[in-house]
Amino acid sequence: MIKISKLADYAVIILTSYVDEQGQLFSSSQLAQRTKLPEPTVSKVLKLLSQANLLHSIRGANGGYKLSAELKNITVLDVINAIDGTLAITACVEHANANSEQCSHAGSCALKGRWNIVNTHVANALEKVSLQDMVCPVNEPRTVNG
Amino acid sequence: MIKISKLADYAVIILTSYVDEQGQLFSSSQLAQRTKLPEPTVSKVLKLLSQANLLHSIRGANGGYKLSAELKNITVLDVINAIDGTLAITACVEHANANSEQCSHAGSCALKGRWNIVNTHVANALEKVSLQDMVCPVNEPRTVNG
DNA sequence: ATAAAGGGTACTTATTTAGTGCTGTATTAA
DNA sequence: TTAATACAGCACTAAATAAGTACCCTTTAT
Repeated sequence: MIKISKLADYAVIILTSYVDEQGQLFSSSQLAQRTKLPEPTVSKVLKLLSQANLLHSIRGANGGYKLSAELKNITVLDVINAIDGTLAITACVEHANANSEQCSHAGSCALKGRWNIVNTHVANALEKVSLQDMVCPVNEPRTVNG
Repeated sequence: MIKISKLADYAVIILTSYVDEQGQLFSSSQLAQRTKLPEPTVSKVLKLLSQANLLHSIRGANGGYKLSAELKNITVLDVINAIDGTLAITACVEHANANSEQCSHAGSCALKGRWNIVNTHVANALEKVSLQDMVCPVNEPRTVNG
């Protein structure tokens, strides 16, 4: 199956935990408590998120992390990119970006670069879902395809 | 990164190798030769594809596999489902299907079931791309978002 | 100065995926 | 009816990836 890493899942949980206090500052241990996730893992995720500028970090005593943007302006694609790096489907696509060397079946491979179509479709799909969408309460349902 | 398994990639290579001889019968060793992929692996992929009814298998001497449908009517989603099972994103979604037990953060998890939105979006995206789309020649370019 | 809190790196462990091999079953042809 | 061919299914091994952990460094408020 296609799957998103656990860390990306954690990232969404952590980011959406800000939902009622967007703009507020929380330390990694606070976030670990609030999300009930193990602290070292939370810490790792927070680092990745701040590197990707989804969170703004403040160092030193009384430091912590706060959202760089509102949840409605952060997409699932942003989170996945932050945690797992650029969205890439199959080795061919990865290599196509990294270097121009073709895969071992280059000659016979009619697919060269074709996965990029799929890649783009998936990225577009992920870009349509914001974190706010993922946290919206059950009494405010949301159409899946709209 | 989100990625599709190598086997799914192989499956696409194998299926698209029929492009100019759709409806024809090939044995697994023929397909291995044509695609230049290792035979045991091809064999494994073929079994999965015929279980999913994307290929029709004929047993016995002079047997082999032939396409159950035209390439334009087989989607990337079909292939991924055949090889990797149902598209599932994160453990929450998987468990949500298998049993009704909630994830360990159930109480605090505002995301319960929300990944399904993402799932559906991705599935829709993958359903829009047919194998014929993936094999079309470079001199017949194709818009990515159309 | 010291304590609190983030930053970075490297390592270990666990999980998943890929690859291989063996045995069974169906079909055809001699 | 027997031998050869080819798919079916299962189980095992090995390799790759991801997750989790630990350690030490840097920054900043008190």
